[in-house]
Amino acid sequence: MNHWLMKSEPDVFSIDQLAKDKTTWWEGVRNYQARNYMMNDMKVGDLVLFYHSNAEPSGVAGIAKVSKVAEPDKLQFDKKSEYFDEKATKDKPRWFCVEVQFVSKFKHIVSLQDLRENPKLADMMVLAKGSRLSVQPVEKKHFDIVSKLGG
DNA sequence: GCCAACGTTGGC
DNA sequence: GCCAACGTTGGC
Repeated sequence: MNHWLMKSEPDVFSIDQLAKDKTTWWEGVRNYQARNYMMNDMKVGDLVLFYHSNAEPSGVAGIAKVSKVAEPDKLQFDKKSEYFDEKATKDKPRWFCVEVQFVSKFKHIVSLQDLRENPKLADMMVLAKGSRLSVQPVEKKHFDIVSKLGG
C-alpha cells in the first residue's frame, strides 16, 4: 500500500466538506505529474494526507483514502467548467482522477510550520523548496509521524 | 496582493 | 528541440 499527500484549498474543498460528502472525485488536477500518480499509482485503500493550501494555517487537516481507481475527469468535457479542455475527447481523455473517501479529521491541524520544525520530516516532498505538486507520494514513516501529530 | 518557483506553450 | 513569454501555485 502506498501513501500520498493531496492538496486542496479549503475555500474550494475542505476536509469538513469531505466529512460531509463522504467521498469525492478529485477533479480539476491539470498537472501531468499529479495526474500520472493518480492514473498509474494510486490503488484502492491507499491512505492520503489531506492538505489545506492557501489556508490559515496551511497544513495537513486529516486523512482520506483512495476508494476508486482513476477514471476520466468529467470536467474536461464540460464546456462550462473552468477545467474544460478542448483537446480532450471521450476516446482519448487527457485528465484522470481518483475517488477519495473520508477517514478522519485531525483534532489539531498539523501546520506547515509544524512539519518544518520536525527534523524527522525534513525530507518530505511537500517541504522541498518550490514544491507545488498537488498530488505527491509520502513515505510511510512520514505518514505515521504526521498522523500521530494530528491526533 | 506580492512574487518566487515552477510548468506549459508556441515561434523559430 | 530550444527557450522566451506567459500562466499557475501557494506561502507569506
